[in-house]
Amino acid sequence: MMQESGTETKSNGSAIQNGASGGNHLLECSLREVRSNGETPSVEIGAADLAHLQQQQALQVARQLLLQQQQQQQQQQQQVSGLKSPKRNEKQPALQVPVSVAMMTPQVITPQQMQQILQQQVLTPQQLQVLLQQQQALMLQQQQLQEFYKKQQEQLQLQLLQQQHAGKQPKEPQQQQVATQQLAFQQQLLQMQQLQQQHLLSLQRQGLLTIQPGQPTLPLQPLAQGMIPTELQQLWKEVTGSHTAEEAASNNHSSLDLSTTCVSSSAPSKTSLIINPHASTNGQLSVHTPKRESLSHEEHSHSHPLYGHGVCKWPGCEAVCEDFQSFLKHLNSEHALDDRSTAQCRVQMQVVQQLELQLAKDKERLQAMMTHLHVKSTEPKAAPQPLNLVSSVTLSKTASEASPQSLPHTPTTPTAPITPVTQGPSVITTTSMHNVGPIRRRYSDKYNVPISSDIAQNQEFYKNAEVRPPFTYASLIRQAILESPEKQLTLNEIYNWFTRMFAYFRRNAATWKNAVRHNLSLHKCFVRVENVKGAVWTVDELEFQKRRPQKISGNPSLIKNIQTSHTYCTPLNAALQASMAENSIPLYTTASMGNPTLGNLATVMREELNGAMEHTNSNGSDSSPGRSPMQAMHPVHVKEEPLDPDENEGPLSLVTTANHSPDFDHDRDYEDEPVNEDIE
DNA sequence: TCACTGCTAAACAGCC
DNA sequence: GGGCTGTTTAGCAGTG
Repeated sequence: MMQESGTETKSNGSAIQNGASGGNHLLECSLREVRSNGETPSVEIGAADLAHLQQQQALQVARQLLLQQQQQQQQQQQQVSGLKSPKRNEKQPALQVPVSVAMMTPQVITPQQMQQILQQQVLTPQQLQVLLQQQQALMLQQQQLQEFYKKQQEQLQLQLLQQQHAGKQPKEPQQQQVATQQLAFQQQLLQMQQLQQQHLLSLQRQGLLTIQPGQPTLPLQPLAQGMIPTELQQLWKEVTGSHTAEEAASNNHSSLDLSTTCVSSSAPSKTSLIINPHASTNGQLSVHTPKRESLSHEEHSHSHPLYGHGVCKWPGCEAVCEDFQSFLKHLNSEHALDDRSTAQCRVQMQVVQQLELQLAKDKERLQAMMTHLHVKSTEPKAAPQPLNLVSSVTLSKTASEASPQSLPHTPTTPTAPITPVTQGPSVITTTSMHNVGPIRRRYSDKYNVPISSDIAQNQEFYKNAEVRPPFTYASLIRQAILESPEKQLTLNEIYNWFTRMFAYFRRNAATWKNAVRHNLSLHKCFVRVENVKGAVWTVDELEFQKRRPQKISGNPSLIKNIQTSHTYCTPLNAALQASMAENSIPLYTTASMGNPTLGNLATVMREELNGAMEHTNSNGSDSSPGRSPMQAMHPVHVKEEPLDPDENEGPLSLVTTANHSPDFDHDRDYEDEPVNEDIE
């Protein structure tokens, strides 16, 4: 068989030449070419002059072709050493399989499977070549059959039309003949299908092909038994449904539906050929009546998964369709059953599979996290952190609060969610985890989380739970100052704000007060102003903006990832990226873990992107939180007005500029440069 | 490995 | 003298 396939493939060149020079071919000639050359026939038959004899001849040729393949199949069976019982083929004609569905699932090796084969590296180049040749031959045969099927259907329709126009002539014999042809052709297609399945099965047996369980690209389950995946059938109906409906409407009688499995050849009345409501596969009707189709149009216009907001939602398409009818036309014209659509369908299947897998993994991960934290919260802390000088009891308490399953249950913390992941964009989530372990990073700086909004959201929680706020001392001090009416506070007022707002700071006063003082002195964004009442502290917003988070100083991969994710926002890409996020792509993992408001993934991503865009603006340009990443990416934007009033409120809010020095103001004592030193 | 950043601890000075 | 305020330094740890 391999040799035959090889010769067929090798002779393609001559076939192309013949096809190019042959001009118009009769169906018979084309099919003979198909048989001899394995080349897709260029069937160019005028619909008007199709003769019944030609159909018979064509059917015969196709039958011969399939018989030939059946012989190959038998040879292959011998090689596989009895994979199937030989009686199975005898039973196959009795099995009822919609031809349409059978044809939409070409049993060819997908690129993924081919990649698997390549990855296995168990094939010699010769084997690979033979395999490819076999595959090409199978694909060609499949295409030939599809072409032939289409032509045959057209011919049959035309014939019926002509017969009807010719008057009430006796149609019974002809219809019987047509039905017989239909049945024969259907059986041939079935054999073809099984041949290909066995081919793949043999490949699998030979170890040349690994098929993952549940892999939808290889429906090796016996299609011959009518177990067609519902999705595939639905897809096929979507692709072909309107077409058949239109034809049916135009002809005032339905076209011959070869997908009807109950071809009552014995008494093929007209209606039996047109509508067979009992012919169903997996309980789905396979025949579309015009009325039903029109109704389904109305229904689908609002719920068609491939149509929404006037746009075709086919992966990577997004073509604008004014109404549902135009969408259907577009669907039939642009996304008809061909290799491309089939491949896209398979890719989509892979994407869905991957997403499901990802979801399962994430669920498992979440469960493990919860379990781990819950267990850990009950464990005594081995080495208490210096900051968390609270007693072991407190540690245990706070840790248990940190657990999403057991967040503070004090009566005064109504906003604390128990299951933050599922409760949406509310309040505390993983921030409370910062109490556990030596967390030194504060996410306010890292992810530009608007501290005021976070505090406002989680105010009750912070007030009642001894959870360390996920912000730096500097951020908290600034917030305290900015919250004051006069945007200035004495040190004692700052202390009071800390203790008032955060239960955490009601303990360890010496430690954090020292830290507050240390930060006030250290950062030159805090300006000490002598007042009548004494010294008060204010915030130099510009300086504060300068001391923005760590600069990644141009992480090309991250930047590239971000830009790519924005440039190619096709659903497919998004889904793939989501799948790729499984492999700890920081866009999803770190952000989702670090953002205090975990429930809002969009916010997380925005913040993450904001942070990333800061890095794209080299030299530490303005990192105003809330700025759209696309804005940040825009090269024209050198200056940006901070969009987030939370982070830039008050009279000290300044227009920050690009090209800020990323220097952190540790060197307060080094210089007394003017405030706008960097603004050039 | 290195630089940067944030936190903690501590020492010190000045003032009330 | 004690407490508060403010400054400075050092060390550690996390992160890129």
